[in-house]
Amino acid sequence: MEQACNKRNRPRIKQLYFIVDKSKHFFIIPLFQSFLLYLRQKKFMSVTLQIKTAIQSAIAAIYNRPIELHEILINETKPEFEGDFTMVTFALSKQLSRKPDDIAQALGEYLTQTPEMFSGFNVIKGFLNLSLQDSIYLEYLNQQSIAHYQHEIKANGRKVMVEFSSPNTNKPLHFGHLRNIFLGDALSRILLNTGHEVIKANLINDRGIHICKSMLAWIKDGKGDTPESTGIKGDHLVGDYYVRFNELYKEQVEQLVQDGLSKEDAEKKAPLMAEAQEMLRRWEQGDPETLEIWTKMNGWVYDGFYKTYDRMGIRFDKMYYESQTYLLGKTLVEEGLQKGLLFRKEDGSVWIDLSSDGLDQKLLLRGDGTSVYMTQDLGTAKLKYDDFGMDTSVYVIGDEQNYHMQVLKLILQKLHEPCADGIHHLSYGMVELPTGRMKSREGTVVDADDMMDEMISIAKKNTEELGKVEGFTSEELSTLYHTLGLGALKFYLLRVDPKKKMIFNPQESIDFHGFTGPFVQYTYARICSILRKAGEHSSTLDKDIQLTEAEKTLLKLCEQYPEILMQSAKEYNPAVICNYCHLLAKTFNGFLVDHSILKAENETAKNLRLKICQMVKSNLSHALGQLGIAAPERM
RNA sequence: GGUCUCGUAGCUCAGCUGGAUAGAGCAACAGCCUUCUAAGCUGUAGGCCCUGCGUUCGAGUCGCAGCGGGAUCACCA
Repeated sequence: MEQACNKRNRPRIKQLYFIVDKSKHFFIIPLFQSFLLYLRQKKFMSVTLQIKTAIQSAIAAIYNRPIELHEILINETKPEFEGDFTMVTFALSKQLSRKPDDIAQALGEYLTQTPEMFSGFNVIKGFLNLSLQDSIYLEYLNQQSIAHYQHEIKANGRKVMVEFSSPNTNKPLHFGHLRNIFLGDALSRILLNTGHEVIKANLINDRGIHICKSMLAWIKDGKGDTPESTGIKGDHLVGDYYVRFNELYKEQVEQLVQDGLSKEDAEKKAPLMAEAQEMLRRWEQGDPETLEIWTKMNGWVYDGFYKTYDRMGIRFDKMYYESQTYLLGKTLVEEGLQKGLLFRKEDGSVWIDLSSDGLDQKLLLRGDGTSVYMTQDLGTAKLKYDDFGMDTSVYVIGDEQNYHMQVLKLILQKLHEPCADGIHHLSYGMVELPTGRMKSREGTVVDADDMMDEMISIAKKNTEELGKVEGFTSEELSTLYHTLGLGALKFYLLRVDPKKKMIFNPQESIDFHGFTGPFVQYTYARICSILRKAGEHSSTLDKDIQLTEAEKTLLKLCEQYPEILMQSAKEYNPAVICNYCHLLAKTFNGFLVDHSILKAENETAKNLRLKICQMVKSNLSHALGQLGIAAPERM
C-alpha cells in the first residue's frame, strides 16, 4: 500500500540511475552528465529540485543508499550565513548512521566537485550551506519566462467545478459576499493556470420565502415602482422591499402584542407572514400571476447582479437556479430508501442515520413529503456531476456551513453516488467588523456596490493628491481608478488565509501603502516606466556575469513563482500568491535603490538588469492576474 | 453540553511536510527626493508564539489537558 503510494509520487528523475551488478554488490551510479543534460531539457525543474536531485545522487554515491527526494530537506539560507540554500542533515543521521556534521561535510565536498552548479559550501552545526554558481541563475534568466511556463503547463486532464457567489435574490450583494466571490474567482484562475479544466458555477437561490417577502411588500407598497421609474439598481430596489416587508411585519407584530398576544404568538399570527407563506404555496403550484411578478422582480435583481459582477470582472460558465433544482433530491432519497440506506419514521419523514460516523440523524424529507435544504443540495450535486462529470467539485461556502457540507458529502458517499468523493468544501471564515459581525438588523452591513465606489473614489483622491494625473485622458483616469480601487479591495480580501476569519477594518482597507494591491501595482508601473525609457535592448546575456546579492535574490524569487502557483492551487489558497506578490515587489523596490538600471555601470549590467525587470514585470502581472487584479502600465 | 475551529509585536496577518537568533504591513519614532514614479526606501523600538505536560537531537509547528474567543448541533435556507 505504502509502496504503491510512493511509486505514484516518485519523481521521474529516478530513471537517471543505472543499477549495475558489480562484484556481488549493487551499486547505484549517478550519471552526472545525463543528469545535467536532463536538467537542460527539463525547462521548469526548480532550483531546489535540482539541488535535491544532486544531493540524492551524492548520497547514493557516497553512502550507497537510495534516498527519496522528499526525505531531503532544503531551505533558503538565512541571510546571516553564507550560501544560497541549506540542507538539514539531522534527519538523515540515523539512516546513514553518521554524525550530521560528517554527512554535511562529505556531501559538500562531493557536490562541489560539480563546479557547474555549486561554487562552495560551509558546514555549521549539521547544516550544509551551499553556494550556487551565478550561471545557474543566468541560465534561468536566459531561458525562462512566464510565456515558457504557460507553454509548459499542459492540461493535466483534471476537470474541476468551482461554485461561488451563490446569492439570494431578495437583496443586493454585501461585503461578506465579496470575500466569497473574489476567492472563487481567484481559485478558478489559479486552477486554470495550473492545468485544470475549470467550470465556474453560480447557484442562485431564486425561490423561497425570502423573495416572496419582497414580492409581497412590492405589491402592497410598491405603487408600480420599477428600476426604470425610480432609477434604483434592480437588486437594490428588490432589497428595499425586503426591508419594507420586515418593517410592515414588525408593525403588525407590535400591534398584536398591544392587543394582548405574546410576542411569540404575534410573530406566528401576523397576517403578513401568513400571506407570504400563501404566496410561496401559490408559487409552488405555478400560479401564473405569482410567477409573473416573481419573474419580473428576479429579472431586476439579475440585471443588478450582472452589473456588479461586470464591474468586478467576473463571469460564470454555468448558472444554476434553485427554482429548477429544489425538487431534484427526492428521487435520490427514494432510491436510498429502496436500498435500505435511509429509513422512514412513523410520521412519514425520511432520515439518514449517521451515528456510526459520530454524527446525528439527519432529516432528508419532511413528513408531508417536501424537501429540505439538504435534499436539494443532494440533487444539485448529482445534477452538476451529470452535467460535467468533473473530478473535483469545489464549494466556496462560509465556515458556518462546515457541518452541512460534511454531512452532504457523507450522505452522497453512503448513497454510492459517483459525485461524492470529488466534493471539496472551500470553507472560509466570516468577515467581521472591528465591532463584531455585520448585522443587517443593526444596519452594519456594508453594501458591495458602495464598497467598490468607495475604493474607486479613494484611488481617485490619492492619485490627485499625489499629482499623478498628468498625461492621462479622462477616460484613462477612470480606468486607472477602477483598476486601483478594485485591486486594493481584492487584495485586501484575498491576502488572508481563506479558512481564517478576518477583520475588515475600514481605516486599514483604504490604505494604499505596504501590503496592498496598489503597492504591487505601483511597483509594476515603475518597472513599465523603466522599460519604456530603455527602449530596445539586447536580449542575450553573457554567461560569465558576476551577479550582485540583490540581483541573485531577485532571480531566486522569480524562479520560485511556478512553485508558488502550484502551492496555491494545491492548498486552494490565493493568499499564498498575495504574499509572493508583496515580497517580490518589496524586494524589487529595495533593489532599485542601489541598482541604477538605465545608468548602470556598463552595458552588460544594464542589459542584465533590464532582463531582470522584464522577468519581475511578467511575474507580477501574472501573479496579480491570478487574483483577478489588473496591473496598470502607468499610475 | 457534544463536535469543529482559532489563540504569534499595540492592531491586521505570514511562518511550507517539525530545523539555525520567530517575520511582514499598519500605527510610533529618526532619516532619505539636483539620480529610472517618495503609492517608494533605510534605520530604531516593540515577543514567556494563551498556559502546562509530553514526543524529539530539535516544538510557534506534532500529541494530551486546561483557559479564552468563534462556528455548529432546525421538519430555516
